[in-house]
Amino acid sequence: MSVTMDGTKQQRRGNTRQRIQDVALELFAEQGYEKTSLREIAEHLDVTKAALYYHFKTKEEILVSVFEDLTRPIEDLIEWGKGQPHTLETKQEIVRRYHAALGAAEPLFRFMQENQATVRELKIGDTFKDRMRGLRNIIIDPDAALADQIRCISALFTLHAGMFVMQDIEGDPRKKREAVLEVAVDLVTQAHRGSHPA
Amino acid sequence: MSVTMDGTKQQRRGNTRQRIQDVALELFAEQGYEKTSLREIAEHLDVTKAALYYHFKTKEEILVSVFEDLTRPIEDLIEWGKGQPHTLETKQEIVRRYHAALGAAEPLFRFMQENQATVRELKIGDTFKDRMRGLRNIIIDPDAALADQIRCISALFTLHAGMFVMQDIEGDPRKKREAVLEVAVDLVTQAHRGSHPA
Amino acid sequence: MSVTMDGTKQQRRGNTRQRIQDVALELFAEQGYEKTSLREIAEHLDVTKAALYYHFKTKEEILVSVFEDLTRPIEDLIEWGKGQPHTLETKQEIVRRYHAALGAAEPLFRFMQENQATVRELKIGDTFKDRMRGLRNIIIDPDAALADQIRCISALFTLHAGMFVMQDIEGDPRKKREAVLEVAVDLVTQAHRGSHPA
Amino acid sequence: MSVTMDGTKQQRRGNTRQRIQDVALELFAEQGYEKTSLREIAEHLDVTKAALYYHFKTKEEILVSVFEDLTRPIEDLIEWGKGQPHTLETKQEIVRRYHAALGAAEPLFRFMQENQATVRELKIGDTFKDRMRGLRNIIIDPDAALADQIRCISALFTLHAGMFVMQDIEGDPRKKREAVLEVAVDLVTQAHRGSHPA
DNA sequence: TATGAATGAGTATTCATTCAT
DNA sequence: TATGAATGAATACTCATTCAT
Repeated sequence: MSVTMDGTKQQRRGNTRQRIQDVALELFAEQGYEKTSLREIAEHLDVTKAALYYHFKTKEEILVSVFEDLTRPIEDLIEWGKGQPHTLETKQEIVRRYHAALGAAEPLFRFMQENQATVRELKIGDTFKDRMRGLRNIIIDPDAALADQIRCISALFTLHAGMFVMQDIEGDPRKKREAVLEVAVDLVTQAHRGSHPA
Repeated sequence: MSVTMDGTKQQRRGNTRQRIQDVALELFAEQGYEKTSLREIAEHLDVTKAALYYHFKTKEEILVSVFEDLTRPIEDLIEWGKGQPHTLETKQEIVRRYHAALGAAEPLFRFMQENQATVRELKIGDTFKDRMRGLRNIIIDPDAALADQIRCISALFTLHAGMFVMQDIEGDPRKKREAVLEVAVDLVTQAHRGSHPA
Repeated sequence: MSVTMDGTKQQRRGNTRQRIQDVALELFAEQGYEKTSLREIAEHLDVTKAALYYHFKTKEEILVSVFEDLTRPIEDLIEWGKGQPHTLETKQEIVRRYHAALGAAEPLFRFMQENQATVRELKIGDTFKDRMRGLRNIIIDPDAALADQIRCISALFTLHAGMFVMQDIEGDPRKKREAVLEVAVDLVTQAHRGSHPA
Repeated sequence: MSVTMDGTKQQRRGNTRQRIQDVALELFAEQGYEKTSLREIAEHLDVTKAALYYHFKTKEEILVSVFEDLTRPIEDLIEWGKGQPHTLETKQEIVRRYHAALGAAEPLFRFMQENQATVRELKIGDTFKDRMRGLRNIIIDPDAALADQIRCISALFTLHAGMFVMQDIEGDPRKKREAVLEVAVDLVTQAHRGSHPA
């Protein structure tokens, strides 16, 4: 069925694991985690369900592996941020780098955003929550006014949601991305200024 | 099992439909739509699954009915907004009223937020999208700078997320709610000022 | 819903039982016995399922009552036939009268024909089988050649099937009915002549 | 439970699909399609319901597969008949061959006969209707008298019904089968002679 | 003469997972 | 590196029937 004369099957050798991850993420993001069955993933890849189990122990582990692979840059970013002084520049830089990192893992974050209820019950739920907390601790001043704290959270949410919610708005995608970043930086800046009056 | 001497069963009569809605929303919000089975809902109410089907034709219809009952105020709000001039005052008022309306239907909106992938495939998905579009059309100026448009969307998101994400932040709930509103109003105001310079 | 100013509801009083039978037969004949639910029957009549149970003890009893009402003429016919001499004239007359009787209860016999597997397990199954045996005993000569016996059964089948299978054949319905009768009479006549050579 | 020392389970390997078809047809013919549940089929085979779904996508597909496997000879017969001249000899030969083909698929045709209401709503309903129309077109002369057209249909019906209805008649089964064929051939012959007078 | 509310037993179907080969 | 065959547990949904009112 999937065997072709030119060795298509050969090309596939050795990267099945990667292909499973790709297809799984695509389907998870498109339909949600629960509504995507292993049968569906297998069919898309033209392999049997059992083949998936050769590469991953469970359905959840497929998601975990995708998550870990795609969010390593963000983990690094947070690690870096923890070592920096809590200056406005640091905060702005964090927002900028986070924005860049999100761009590279868009489908995963779209998935995380749209399947929060599910994710919460999965292993990656805690991991993700921890990371978000880490991010917040860097850009939020615990002594700041409530409104300023919320501005920071809003900035994070804007970055997350920016990627897909803004689809409805017309305009050049690149410009939209820039605008999203601008608003997020602005929010963090306002928050910082609010608690560090010149 | 559920029969008590004092007539607990009697009290239940006539409000089973309402009780189903209540329990369903509670469980949907807590565990997600797919992970909540009708068996579970029935057990919580101490009735059989078939009883649910006496009151609702499908699982989805339970959700639809809850959605309709709880979002009527918001529908009204949007209708009201459509008739108002697009002034700053209107926009601010919309945000204030929307904030209030959300408070009254918190679990439902938490559910909507956390089950977007699921909701998208359900009937209420379209309805909800339409409403959000309606809201946006009122507070967003189509000629405004991209960043200002995004500020408005951010305001809406802040209101939505505000309710549950802020749980991690310490502080008096009422004050937090006020702060969330303040930030949202602020965002809309900035957006308006950006495109309507005095 | 079904209440009209002119008293439609009033008119219905007292003949609900009959109306249930009518609708039930119609649906049974159209969709089969198992695929027709009491809910469906009730909805067609704009009453509740429970109302059906006021008039009939079970689903099967609805069918039984229809069967008994509609096949009484056939019962009488068989009773009459049993008392007649087994002459050719008697046999031809039986075929003619049976043909007429079938015409008056077409939907029921269509139902019986198309739901034999179901009917066999129902009370009316035995009754019906007995009647058919009775009919056969009148027109079949037990000493006749096998082929002649089969001709008689074929005659009966032709009468039964004639009513609906012939739909595919073009022609005036009345003429088709006559032709069906002609073939049946012919078969019985041939059978009789085979075993009673002049 | 079904594991025996002598490897009964081993023998079953590889032919489960066939065994499902066999048991399904047996039960469908015995009890009807709707009254036969997949649970029942599975129990007869000592496998789980899910095993059935490994081999067939739906309940209906089980029936379809049985139908296709068992009626292929009839399809071929009709194809053959279409290429023949519409002579008396052809018609008689068709009847003879059809009679033989029916004998080989008796339970299926018993099922089709006794579950017409159900079959009508299934995919095989249309297929079957088409085939019967094909058969009719070969043996029926469209210009013939109505009675002669009906004789042909009666012949077909006699062949169908012959197999099981004749059970009530005593006599050697083989002789009965021959007699059925004789009557059918006779009917077709009479019909042909009626419209092609020597 | 009906209805509102409910039940218990059932149905077809789907899913993640397992394991011998 | 995979597959073929199967399982156990679950799911949404339907049905005939009951009974107090």
